[in-house]
Amino acid sequence: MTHPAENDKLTTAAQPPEAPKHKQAITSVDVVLLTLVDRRLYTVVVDRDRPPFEGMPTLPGGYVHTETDPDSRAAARRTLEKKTGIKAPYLEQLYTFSGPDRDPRGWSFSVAYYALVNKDTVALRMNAGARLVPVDEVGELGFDHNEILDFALKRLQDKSSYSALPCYLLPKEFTLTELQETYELVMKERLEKSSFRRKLEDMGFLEVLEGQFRTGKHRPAQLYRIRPDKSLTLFDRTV
Amino acid sequence: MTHPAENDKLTTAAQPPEAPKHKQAITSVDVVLLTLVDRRLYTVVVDRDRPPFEGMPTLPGGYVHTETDPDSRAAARRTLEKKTGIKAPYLEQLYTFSGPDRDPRGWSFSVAYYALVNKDTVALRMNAGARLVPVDEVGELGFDHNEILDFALKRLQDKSSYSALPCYLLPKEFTLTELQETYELVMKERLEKSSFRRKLEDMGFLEVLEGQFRTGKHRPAQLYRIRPDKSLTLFDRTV
DNA sequence: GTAATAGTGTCTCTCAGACAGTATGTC
DNA sequence: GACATACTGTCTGAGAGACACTATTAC
Repeated sequence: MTHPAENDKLTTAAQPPEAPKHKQAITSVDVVLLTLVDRRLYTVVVDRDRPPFEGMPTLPGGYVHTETDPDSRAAARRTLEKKTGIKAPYLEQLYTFSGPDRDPRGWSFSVAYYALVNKDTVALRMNAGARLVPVDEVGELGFDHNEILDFALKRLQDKSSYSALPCYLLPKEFTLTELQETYELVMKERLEKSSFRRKLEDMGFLEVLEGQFRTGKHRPAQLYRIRPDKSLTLFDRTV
Repeated sequence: MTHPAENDKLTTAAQPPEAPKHKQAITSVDVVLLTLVDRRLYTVVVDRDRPPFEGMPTLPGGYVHTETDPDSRAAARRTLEKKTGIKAPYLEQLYTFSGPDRDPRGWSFSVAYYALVNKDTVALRMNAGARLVPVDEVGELGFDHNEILDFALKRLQDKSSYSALPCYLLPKEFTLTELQETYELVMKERLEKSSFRRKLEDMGFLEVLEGQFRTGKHRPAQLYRIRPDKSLTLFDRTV
């Protein structure tokens, strides 16, 4: 919290009285937006138009607006919407990165969030400078944003094994094969078709879209969607 | 991160040039220290000796020292050592809490950590004002520290089901029954003796202390310790 | 001997993985 | 018909829970 320790003769710069003993840290939020296009994971990067790291791609991020943001999650949501137009993604706090060297302007905090959306959501209106890049082709990002991206990918990989998070990466309607491919991509692991389907059936968060099929040069595949009432975030079983 | 957004005309207060557009947030760290005494979970609280929340117990915490701390984890470690004398606990980032109201002095961030130690470690030298309290008797804490404490207990509960975190709460040498009781306490769930032992055996992070036993009015119990080379943080199986 | 706790053996049921087999579309 | 992909059924082995049984101490 935000209380001086007993032997810690310092105050905050935020409210008047005394001068702070310790230089204040910079505080900001960053967002790793992940989505799936053509069986590949993409993230959004923004080309910086000013120093530091001018001209380099970075994750979308920015300062907290202490006048208006109710918390850091709201700041992340606002930042993401400004860059990409996306309003209500799945958004979860990832980790807080900190230190004197990650931003050349000084000792800084970044509260990182990750967001999962489907490609229909992301296609709408991207701000100039923002663009989708496959996660395995992002190259060097400004600040410590490669580390943050890797952290998000690892978190998604781990959490997918006991949650339905990958569903957020798909459009509202999808086939079981598409869902399985998404899990395999995210978890970097092959899954067995029949047990995958059994488990999904048992968990019961999918709803058959009666009479709706994905067609092709083969047998049509049943379309499903998430049951609107179900939470996708925690299972007692492994997927 | 720590970069102005394109349309975000603002700078940081940390390094000179321009004036910040947004008031800076207060930044601090807080630590939930957990330990086990007589089959009960305890945490450390510190009575505040100044406003806000003067006289109320709070979690140990304080400002980041941007001149010396290499990151927020180091700040948490330093803070904890100052209050309790504990030097090298298991220490993991928990969550970052933020908002305009959690600290009456202004919009604030707190990067919360939780630490797990055994009672022998904690008994050494507690600072004046710091004391151990059973987690179910802490009462009202200053700031939003009850929420942070609950968050830590929940995290420990969740993570214990697939890790050996509860081992950090016990002394170096312990019996299997003691370990099982610790798991049950933390997970709030009864465990089956024989399968618990089977699983520990299979995971192989315990080492028999040959010829060493805990005695009492009954059959002596074999003492174990953690195999020094083993990581306790991630298992592929459930405990 | 009894009480108390430590530790083991065995049965059963569930479930995940393997894999083969069937179904239904396009061409 | 061949092919491609969707979907289902069955076998097997691993492991978790239940629970009874044995072991070793103090008294």
